[in-house]
Amino acid sequence: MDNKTIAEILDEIGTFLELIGENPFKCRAYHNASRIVAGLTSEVEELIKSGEIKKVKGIGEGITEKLKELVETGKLEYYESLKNSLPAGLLEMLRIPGLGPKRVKILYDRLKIDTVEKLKEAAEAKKLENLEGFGAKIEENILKGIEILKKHSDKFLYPVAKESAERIVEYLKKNTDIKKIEIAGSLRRKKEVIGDIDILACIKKKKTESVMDSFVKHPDVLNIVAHGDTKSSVVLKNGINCDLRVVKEEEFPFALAYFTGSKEHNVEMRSLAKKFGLSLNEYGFTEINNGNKKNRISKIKFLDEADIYKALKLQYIPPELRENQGEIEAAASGKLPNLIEEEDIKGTFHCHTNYSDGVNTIAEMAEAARKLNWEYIGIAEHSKSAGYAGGLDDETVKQQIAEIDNLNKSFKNFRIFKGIEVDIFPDGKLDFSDKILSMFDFVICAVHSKFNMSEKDMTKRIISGMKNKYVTMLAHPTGRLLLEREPYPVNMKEILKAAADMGKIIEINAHPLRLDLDWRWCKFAKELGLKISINPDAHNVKSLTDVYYGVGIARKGWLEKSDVINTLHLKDVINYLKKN
DNA sequence: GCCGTTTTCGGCCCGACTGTTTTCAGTCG
Repeated sequence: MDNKTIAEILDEIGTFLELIGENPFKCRAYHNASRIVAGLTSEVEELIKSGEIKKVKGIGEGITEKLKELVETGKLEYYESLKNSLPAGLLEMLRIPGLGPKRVKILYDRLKIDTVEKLKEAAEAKKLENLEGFGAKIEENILKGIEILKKHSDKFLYPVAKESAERIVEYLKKNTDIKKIEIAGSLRRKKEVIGDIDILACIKKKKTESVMDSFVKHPDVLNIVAHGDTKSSVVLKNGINCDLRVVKEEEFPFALAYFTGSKEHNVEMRSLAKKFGLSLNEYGFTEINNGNKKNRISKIKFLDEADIYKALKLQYIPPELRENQGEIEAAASGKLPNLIEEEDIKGTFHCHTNYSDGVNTIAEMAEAARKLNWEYIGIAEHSKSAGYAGGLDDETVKQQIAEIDNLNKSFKNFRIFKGIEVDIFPDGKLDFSDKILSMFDFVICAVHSKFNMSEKDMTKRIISGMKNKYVTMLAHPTGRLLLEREPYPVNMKEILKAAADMGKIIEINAHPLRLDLDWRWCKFAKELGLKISINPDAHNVKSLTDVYYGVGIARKGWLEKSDVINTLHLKDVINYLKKN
């Protein structure tokens, strides 16, 4: 059983326990364990066999027993009996904003409501108003919530959220009462998908009314959820929740850190602060004496977030790293990576043109790359079996190669690299003969069909594909489409190890739907000494800049300039490709 | 259920907002 499934089961147990009113700390223990398992780079099964599981913080004796049962029998009695004792519809009801475990339990116990449909009927018939703790307003909000839930999924692609957030920030900046304003939350941490938008501001005067009013009146606002002095919350027309918080200027760095998260990073920061005798919240540090909170610390001026980290004897931790993946320990010992920057990118691979399913010509793509001050662009069309995507046959390949050779004659200090995105067939063979593959400057291999293989077979397929001596790199290693298609099952650890052994490059596909390799694997890849290529998988000139989404993911994965192949200057890339 | 350089028992991050209350519970992040 894979870690993802185990994590889902643990998370559900936590939720079930909430629904039956168990001790909240016990519930939290399961939710915590779920997150921990999801973040492991080794399989739970291996950790149990080796006894290493004992060393994992947050998983104690009780949960270890449950994990053992799960991996040994594939089932967990405790989970099954909880699941059987509660209707499945309760979980979906929990997704409605404003409905938590307590209210769902009341609805179930008192009115036998166990699906969203029944809830909708009951709310429309005004049957909820008389329940303890419920009223007309909550009833109305539940109906609104059901509407929104139906219309939109609760996660959004990074660029969608980013564009919405930036539009609101630009608009609020016109309000002259605002002194500082910044986007916080998972957007600032550059997560691959975004739940909601957090915006933080401080203002010049005391009254926040004018700022809060203009926020909730923004033309993108569909529904106002909360409208207070320091916090307002709205649902935008595209379904994204957006919060605006207003704090005092001296509180701004603390609030920015707090609302940037992640939650897990903040919890760690707070415990660390405690060791310094300080209590940390979104407004500042408070000294703790004998368990009692004393004065807010104001002796030191905290001008920005870096000052907060400094006070806890930490290096400044960039937002992308704040995922509680060891960044605090690294910052304490001065070992944070020097993260790759957007301007380190000197070119890219994996772009399509109108030879296959792209929009623009080779010349247009090259011109667009030059405008970005890049020194090279790699063209890599689909291979012949990818009929759906205009895959190239042997003859067209030769034609394209000739055209690129010709174009290259006209450049000084710029180069178009000849490449191909060759399909890896289910048996591990590639879609072109070695003779054709030998004609390219670089070869990308990738899976584009038959996704429903077993993990073992898919892993084998990909590794045998990479084994071909002409293959330079592996593209989108899991084939996932965020919010649309699950990744195909692969043993990523084995794939990365194999790639490292063979000296192959792994792609971070920077298309916002993919962002694959996932950032959670980058650190491990780096430890293996793997090189990463950040590729836009661009099908038109505009999407070349998707590369910068990939840089965000690389930063989340602790990558430095030297880990990424397309930070090399033209001359060095030519040498690298020749050598490999 | 987890954890421990004060603890093997007794804590577990904490504040804002809403709605239902008349001092607080539930939810959220």
